[in-house]
Amino acid sequence: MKSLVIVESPAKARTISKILGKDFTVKASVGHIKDLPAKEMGIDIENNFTPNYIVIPGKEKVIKELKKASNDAEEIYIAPDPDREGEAIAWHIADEVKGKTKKIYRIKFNEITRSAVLESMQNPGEIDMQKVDAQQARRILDRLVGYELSPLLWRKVRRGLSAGRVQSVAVRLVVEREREVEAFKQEEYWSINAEFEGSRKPQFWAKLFKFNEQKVDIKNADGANSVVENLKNSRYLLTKIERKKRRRMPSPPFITSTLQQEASRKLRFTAKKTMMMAQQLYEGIELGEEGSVGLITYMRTDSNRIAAEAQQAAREFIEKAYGKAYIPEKPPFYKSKASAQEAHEAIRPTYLNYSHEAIKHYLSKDQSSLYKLIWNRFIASQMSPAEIEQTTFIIEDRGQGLGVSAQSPISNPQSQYEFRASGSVVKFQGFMVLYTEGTDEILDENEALLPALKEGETLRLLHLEPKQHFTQPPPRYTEATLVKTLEEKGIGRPSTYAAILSTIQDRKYVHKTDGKFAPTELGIVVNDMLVERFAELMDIGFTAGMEENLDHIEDGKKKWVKVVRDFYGPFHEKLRNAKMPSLLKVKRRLQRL
DNA sequence: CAGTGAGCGAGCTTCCGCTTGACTT
Repeated sequence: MKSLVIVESPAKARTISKILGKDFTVKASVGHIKDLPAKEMGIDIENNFTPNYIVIPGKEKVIKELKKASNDAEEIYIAPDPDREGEAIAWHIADEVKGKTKKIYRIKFNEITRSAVLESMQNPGEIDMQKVDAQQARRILDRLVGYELSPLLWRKVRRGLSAGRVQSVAVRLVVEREREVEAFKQEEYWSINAEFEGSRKPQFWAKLFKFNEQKVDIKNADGANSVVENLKNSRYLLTKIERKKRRRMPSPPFITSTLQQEASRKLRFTAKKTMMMAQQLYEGIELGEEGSVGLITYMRTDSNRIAAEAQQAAREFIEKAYGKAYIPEKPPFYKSKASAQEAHEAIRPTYLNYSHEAIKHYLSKDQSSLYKLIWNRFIASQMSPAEIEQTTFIIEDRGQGLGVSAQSPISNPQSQYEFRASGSVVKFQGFMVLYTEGTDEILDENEALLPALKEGETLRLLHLEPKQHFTQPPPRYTEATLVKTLEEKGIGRPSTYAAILSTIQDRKYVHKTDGKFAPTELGIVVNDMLVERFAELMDIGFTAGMEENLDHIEDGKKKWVKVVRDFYGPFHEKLRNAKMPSLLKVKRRLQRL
């Protein structure tokens, strides 16, 4: 008789089946199998918030198969992902599958490698009810808040609208950024660049940095012109050369949020497209005679962890391809953020023998470019830091030179103006041979190649170039920056970032022009309505507070019913007493769209 | 008598998070 192992994902089931061999049947639950009913609240609020879980429509077949396989099995191992949601899935599966006598084991795979899977099988445990309860509190609170607020919007604004802990905070971010943009007052300022020549070529540009020990602050053309007049006939001295060695560290391997950001910046993919391409690479690509191969690890993750085997393989690859200098003595360790649930590894290529060059004919153009991005980022993350020498010239004026003879140019020590020029030379490329992270901001253009001069040299002024600038408003969110912000604030999970972007657009709360998000009139009206009455609910702090309480449930310090009651009570009270703006008023405002 | 319209009731919309196909455009 075989043993049964149940995991969440069918792709994972195939991999684990290969590892465990023919004594084991491996089945997948394909995510959650039970949930609250979609058509009603499904929570008995009066009766300790008792949830009414039902089989998710369409999942009957899966459950039937799991039951049948359980009856045929000698031992049952339930192995959903080792995180909060996974524990709840395990609990629901156990409830469906438990027989009279058979013992059910909970096992956790932290990574899907041969050694890790076999080791986990040797250490079976129990379902962690505290973790399950934390998930229940999360689920029930999200349902209560979402399903009580949304009908309010149907009545007051428009049918089909919705509000919730995650989407409404996302909309609020966009609305508030727009207000900052509107409130922004553009200010004029000027910069002055100068071209100098020393005892050796090349000539170089430097930027006016200080005036009388103060940072340069020129407001208008008149100011700029008068400074230029002063500078024109001065003598200049290279008073100091600063040399700094800097190490630049590679970025950690991808997690979902950073993959979506980089694919947006470098490949112009939407979050949705990125996830679709990644899913295809994960599930497997036909590679001619090799058959179907899963090319990357799981793409919905918030962990930077890398399997020891993969790390070792990367080091061997790097040494062979680039040489010993390119591997650091100790493999780097990248810390995950505190709230990460560490259910999966970081996103990396599964097999380093499939380079993107080697298999590019089997991939679509988009699959190929995403695979290359993941490949390079992972390999680079295991390489040595780059070494960069940064040189800064500090240049000071020595007055007008009137009455100072050419033989003693340094006789006037009174300096008013200080210029700076900086240039960097890459001494050792390290990981930068392969990969550098994209950026949302405009890079400093003031990086130049500097000549080999000596401290104390006099310099000849060749050109002066005053330039007009204007201060810029804070940038509107793009998909990349909004996902980044959501992730940093702990709003939403890897499996939902792309969906959140779709939801707030589908509801017409925000729209995208030129790849940038701005709120619609509807979005502003709904946001203000919600924020006015439920400020704390529409705030990042709400999720943070909830998260902290979920931790306490997992620690056994709090009961889940108490947590739900403490959050729900004040909210519901407020909802009951909320004097919402009259229907007429809201409608009139919306007519002006 | 037929046609019109006021008034009423029923049914619909919704959350977040986990996973893939099975559908349609």
